[in-house]
Amino acid sequence: MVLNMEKQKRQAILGKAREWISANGFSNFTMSKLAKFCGIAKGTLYNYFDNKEDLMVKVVEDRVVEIHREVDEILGGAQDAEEKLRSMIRQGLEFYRDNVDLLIVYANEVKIADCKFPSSATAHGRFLREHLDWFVSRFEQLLAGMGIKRERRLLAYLFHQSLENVMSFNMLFGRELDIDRDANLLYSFYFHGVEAFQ
Amino acid sequence: MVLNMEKQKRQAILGKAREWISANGFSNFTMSKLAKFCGIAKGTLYNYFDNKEDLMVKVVEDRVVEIHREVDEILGGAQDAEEKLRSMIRQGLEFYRDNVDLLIVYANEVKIADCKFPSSATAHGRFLREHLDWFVSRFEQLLAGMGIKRERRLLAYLFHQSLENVMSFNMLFGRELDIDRDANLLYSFYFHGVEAFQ
Amino acid sequence: MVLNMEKQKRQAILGKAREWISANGFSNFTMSKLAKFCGIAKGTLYNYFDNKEDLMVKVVEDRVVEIHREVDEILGGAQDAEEKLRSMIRQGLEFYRDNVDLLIVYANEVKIADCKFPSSATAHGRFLREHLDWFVSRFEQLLAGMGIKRERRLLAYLFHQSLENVMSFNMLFGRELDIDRDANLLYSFYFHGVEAFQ
Amino acid sequence: MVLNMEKQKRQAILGKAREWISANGFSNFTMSKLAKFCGIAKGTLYNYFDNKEDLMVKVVEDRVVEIHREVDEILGGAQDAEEKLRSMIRQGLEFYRDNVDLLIVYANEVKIADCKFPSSATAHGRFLREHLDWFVSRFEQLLAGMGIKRERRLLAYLFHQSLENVMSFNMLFGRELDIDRDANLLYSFYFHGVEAFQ
DNA sequence: CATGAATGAGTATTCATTCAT
DNA sequence: CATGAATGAATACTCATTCAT
Repeated sequence: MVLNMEKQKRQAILGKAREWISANGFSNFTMSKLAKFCGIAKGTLYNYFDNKEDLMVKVVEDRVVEIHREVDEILGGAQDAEEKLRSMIRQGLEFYRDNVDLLIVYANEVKIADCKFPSSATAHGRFLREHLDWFVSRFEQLLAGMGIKRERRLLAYLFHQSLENVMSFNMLFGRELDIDRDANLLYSFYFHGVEAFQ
Repeated sequence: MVLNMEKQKRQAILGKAREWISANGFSNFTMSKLAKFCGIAKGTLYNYFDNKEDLMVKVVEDRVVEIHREVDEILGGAQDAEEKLRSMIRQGLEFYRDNVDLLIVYANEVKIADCKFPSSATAHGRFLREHLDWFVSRFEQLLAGMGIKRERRLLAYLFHQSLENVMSFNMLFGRELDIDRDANLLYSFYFHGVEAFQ
Repeated sequence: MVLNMEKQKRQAILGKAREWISANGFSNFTMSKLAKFCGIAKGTLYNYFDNKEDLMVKVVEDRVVEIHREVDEILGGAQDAEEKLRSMIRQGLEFYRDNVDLLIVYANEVKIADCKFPSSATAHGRFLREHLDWFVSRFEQLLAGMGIKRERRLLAYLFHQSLENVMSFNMLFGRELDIDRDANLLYSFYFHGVEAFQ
Repeated sequence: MVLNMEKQKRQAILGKAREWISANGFSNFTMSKLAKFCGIAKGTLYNYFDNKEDLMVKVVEDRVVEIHREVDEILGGAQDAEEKLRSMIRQGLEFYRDNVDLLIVYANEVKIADCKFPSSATAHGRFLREHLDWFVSRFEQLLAGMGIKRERRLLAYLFHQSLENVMSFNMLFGRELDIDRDANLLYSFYFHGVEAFQ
């Protein structure tokens, strides 16, 4: 049970970290501030995490584990391909809505290091890379199921980015997220292109 | 000609800065490292730029000025709307090709500050924001000319991001950029959606 | 007792700071030099003081708190006005004797900022200002009690400065401080003017 | 005449330096700012002055030469001793009025270095020291002429400081300088002490 | 003589990490 | 295991001074 306790404490710290980062952003995040926010000593953090980078990766890790589970659920379900696509859009938007601060900030911050360095040595980079590969390969199958013949990998990536782009559009241009409306919009755009908006 | 010399040196420093950032990313960029990389003293940098932020903005500024000019040229030309769309895709891809490292990295880094803090006080934030507003409003007109009735602003933003997404896809997945092929792909995707790939 | 240890260390640093400043002056005082002089790391200073200004204010703060207490004791006592004046002179000279280097230097340095910029935003300036106002208003009452009818504020200020002037005279002209003699001298000068020396 | 030209240029630079310092204070004074303010190159300053300290001493030097001349005129005149004292007070207040920013600031800044280090190695220190010695010894003679028997040196120094103290009182407490009134006040205070204000 | 670009040591401050308790 | 004081390398920026032109 000691291990279990340890795991619980780790999770508690991660929860606090998410809370802090969502409220204050990644850039100002320091180990001291986190320790104080958790009400524990700085040194204690290092009993649960190797270093800051390790902690920061784990901050998003289980969120992504969660999304992976949900994606698998959708893709493994009984819906037809288009229904699955619609479901994934909804699920993606809901996911971003629930983790919006954390994930947008994170996604961008990681990309700094990693777009530039696909073979990046940072833990961030490796982590994002794994997630992307996982997501893209799953989504390629869906596209195959929809009869898409060409460029499935690129299209899968563009799908992944589209979700984020809608979210960042809303933030940048002060538009409220409306899951129903935006899911429909995104479906139309992604499936039929802009000509659907004529 | 003294002024000219000064301008040349400023440009030389900016060139070195671009080189360094392309190779190492924005996040680790420091004035000391740049000075060493340029083979000059730290203080010298401050003879040419007010401060780090000033330098970093100028690193992208003239690149963006260039793209603005080219966009205006296309949009003000005699082509019909679809031709203009195609031209903008080509121009965008070419632009990214020529400045790929710098601009993808930059776009992402700025988004960290600015998605999270849309009213960011950083020069970076203000600069990207201006560019985005400029681009989106121009592109909205083009979409209007193409008979797009709804959500033109969102669609304009998605276009802007699509170019970047194609580039980052190529980088992340080790695919070579082929302007002809990718311009056609992007046109199909953007105009007709994924169903064009069936 | 941990808090006590912290307080002790803070006091130890302040003591070292006073020692350094007394030996080398305020103008050349830097955090690096102090750290080296204390035999600790630069960062450690910042565990005990918010910043340089904070430290520099605290360097004099408790000394001045001490003098305020003593002044209140004298003024609130049972002596008649002239006796109180004599006591304050003695107390002032003793105080300067015990803190001579630090306080003379400090008083002058602050005046630079504050004569020139009376509404100075520096913590130094605010601190000296408060002290001056406090002292002058207290001393005005004493002068009133002595039957002084005009220009009490100016005379109070001149008293405050006289103490410092005697000390700096001794330092500049290599004269030994003799509390009895100098207190009498100052009393005669302040109360009767130079004609008392005829 | 070359030497003359050189002297003129030196004087012109000193005038500009005084102008700048009076307006902006000593603390922010830099060689670059002065050069720009003079409309000449930084390096040129070093053709006329050995270094910054040299320049800063010369900034006050001829002002003090002037006051020395005036003091000699008064002391060498036909007035009786008390009249001479009155004249010196007026002359001192007028002098401070005309050079108030420069001299108060300077006097204080120098004292930082020099109260602390009577044997200071700085040019500032040496210069102030010389001036003080000069003034005090002259004024001692005046006091002797007034029949002052004891402590003439100290009293001379206190006189010197009194002038400055009245000026700084006016600045700190927002009181307007009134030469007639303040000269009388200072005479009363210095000659008869505070009891004259009963 | 005049220039002003270049220098580099120096400033205050931050923060991930360590380690003795 | 928990602590948190201590560390010191790193950061952006300044400025008196030099020297090649």
